[in-house]
Amino acid sequence: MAKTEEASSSSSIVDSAPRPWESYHTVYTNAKAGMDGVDKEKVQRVVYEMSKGSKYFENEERKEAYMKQKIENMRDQLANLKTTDISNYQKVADKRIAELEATRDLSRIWLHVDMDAFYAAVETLSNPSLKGKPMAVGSMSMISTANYEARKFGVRAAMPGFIACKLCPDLIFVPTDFKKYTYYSDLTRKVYHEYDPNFTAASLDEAYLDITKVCKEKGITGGEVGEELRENVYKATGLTCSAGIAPNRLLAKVCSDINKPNGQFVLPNDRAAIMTFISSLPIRKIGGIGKVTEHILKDVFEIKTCEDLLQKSSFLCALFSHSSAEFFISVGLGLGGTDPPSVRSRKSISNERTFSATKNEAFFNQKLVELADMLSADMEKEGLHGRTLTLKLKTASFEVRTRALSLQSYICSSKDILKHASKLLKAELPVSLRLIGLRMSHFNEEKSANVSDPTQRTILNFIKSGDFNKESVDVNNGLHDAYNDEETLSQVTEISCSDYNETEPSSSSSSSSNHEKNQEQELMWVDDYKCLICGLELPPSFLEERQEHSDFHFAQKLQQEEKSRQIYRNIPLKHRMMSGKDGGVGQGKGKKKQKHSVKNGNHIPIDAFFTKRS
DNA sequence: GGGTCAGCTCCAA
DNA sequence: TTCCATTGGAGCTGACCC
Repeated sequence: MAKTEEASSSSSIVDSAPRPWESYHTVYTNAKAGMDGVDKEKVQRVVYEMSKGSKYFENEERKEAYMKQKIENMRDQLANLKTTDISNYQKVADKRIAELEATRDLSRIWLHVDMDAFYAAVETLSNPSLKGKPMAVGSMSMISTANYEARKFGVRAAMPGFIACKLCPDLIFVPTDFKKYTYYSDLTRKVYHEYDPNFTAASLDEAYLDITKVCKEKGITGGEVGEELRENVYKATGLTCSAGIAPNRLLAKVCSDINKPNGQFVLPNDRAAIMTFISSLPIRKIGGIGKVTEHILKDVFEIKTCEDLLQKSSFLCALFSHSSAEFFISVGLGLGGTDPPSVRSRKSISNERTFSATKNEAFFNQKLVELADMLSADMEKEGLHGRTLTLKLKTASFEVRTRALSLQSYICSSKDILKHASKLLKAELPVSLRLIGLRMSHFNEEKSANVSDPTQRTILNFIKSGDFNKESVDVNNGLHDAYNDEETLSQVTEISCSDYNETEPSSSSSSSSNHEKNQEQELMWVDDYKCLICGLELPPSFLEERQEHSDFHFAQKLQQEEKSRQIYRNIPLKHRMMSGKDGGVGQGKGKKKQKHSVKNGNHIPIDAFFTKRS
C-alpha cells in the first residue's frame, strides 16, 4: 500500500505512467483483516483493468482530479504561511493539546466487539458445505462481505461482484438474507446485555460495551471479560468474534481489528502505553479517517501516523476548521469517547433505489411512487412527520445531485411526499438517471411539536396574547382601510389558507394540528355561537363559514402586522408579500433561489469542505 | 455585520 | 454486461432578519 501511495504522488499523468493502476485508488485496495499476503499489485491491476473506461471510472477520475486540486490549494496555503503565522498557530495548537490532555479519562474500560465476517459466517453456519470455500455475500453488482478464504484473493466488502469474480474465478455468491443476520445479531446482543445493559450497537455485527462495572464486580481484568464474552457469544451462536479492550471507544475499535479473526487485543489504561500504541498507528486505522482524509493528510502534510498528527498540529490548526483540527489532535493524543454515548434520536429517514441508467420519465415517476410509498410506510411505522424532503439523484455518469425543500408543515403521507418529490424531480428533467432516492428530515420531536412554536402566528396565539381586544377596535374602525388594496387582501388571505392547508387532515398531519384548530374554535366562539373578536354570530353547524371567518381574522392579523412593519421599513407591502409567495411550495422562508450549480460545473470544489477559509 | 436557516456536497461507516 | 443502501454529520454559500 505504501508503495502505491508513493507511486501515486509521483505520477501526475495517469495514462503516461507505466503502471496506471497504481494511481487508481479504491476503498477496496486498502488493507483489511485477513488480507495479509494478498498480491496487492495484482488486485489493483485487476480492479483498474475491469474499471477502466466505464462511467464509474470516469467519475472516479473526476473526483480524483478535484482531490488533487484541493491538495494543491492546501499546499499553496501551507507554503504561504509566514513564520509568525506558524508560531501563532503553534501556540493555538499547544493550548488545545493541553486542554484536551486535561480531559483524559483513564478510569473506564471499553470493549469493542466485532463479529468475524459476519454475513459470510452466518451463511456458512446454515450451509456447512460452504466451509473452506471462497464465498461472498452479495451479487455481481456489489459484495456485502467475503469470507477469509475469498479475502486471500483480494475479494472484500464494497467490491463489485464482477471484479471479485475476476480475482477469484471459483468464488461462490450467496444472496443477502437480512432476516437471518438479524436473528443471529439478536443472539449476540443478548450476550452483550449481560455485560453492559446499556451497550451501543454500532451495526448488526458490532457493539461497544462499557465493562468497567462488570470488571469491578467480578474482580477480573478487561482481557478476561473479553475472553469470557467471546466464549459466550460462540456458545450462543456458533460464530466467532474479535474484541478490543481499551480506555475509550476509539481505541477499543482500533484494537478489535488487531487480532482478527477470533482474537482480542488489550490496551492498558496507561498514558505511556497509549502514546506508544498511537505513535506508529497509521491514520487510516482511525474511525472517521477515510480514503480522502488519509490522502490529504499524507499528500499535504506528510502525516502517516497518529503521532504525526500531534507533530503537525500547528499546520492542522492553520488549515482546518476548529472541529476538524480538534479531532485530529485528540486522535494524536489517543483520546476518544469515554462517556456513555447519549441516546441519539433519528435525524432523517430515507430510501433509494438503483436501476439501469434510463431517461424514461414514466419510469422515474413509477420509481418515485414506490419510494414515496416506502418512505411513508417507514415513517408511519416510527410515528414520524417531517418537513424537509430531499430528492437524491445519481446520473448515468455517477454524478450525485440532491435537491431539497422545506415545507411549512410536517408531512408523512405518500401522497404529500410524492407531490413535492415530483416537483423537485421535474426541475431536473430531462436527465438520464441510475438512482433515485428520497430522504425526509426535520422531524417534529414530539407529536405536539408542530404546534409548539410560541412565536408561530396562529389564531390561538393571537387570541391567547389578548391582542385581539386592542385590535378588534381596529377591525371595526379601520378594517376597510386596511383592505383597500384588493390584491393585497387576496394575497394575505391566500397565505393564511395555505398555512391551514399545510396542516389539514388530508395531509395526514398529526392529530395535534386538529386539536389546535379545535382549541382555536373553542376560544374564538363564545358560548359556541359568537365570535370573540368581532361579535359575529355563527352556529356550530356552519363549519365552513366558521373556518372562513377564522381565516379572515388570521389574515387580518397578518395584514396589520405587515402594515406596521411596512411603515417602519418604508418598503412596499405588495412587493414583500409577493416575494414571500414567489418561492412556490414550501420554501420555508420562501425566498431562496434554487441552485443548479452542478449542472454548470460550478459546484463548490471539494477543498471547500475541509480547508479553512480566510 | 452577525446570526440563522435552507440547500448542497462530500465523507465515513 | 455489471460499481449498493442507509444514516449522520461537517462545513460551505447565499439569502434573509434584526
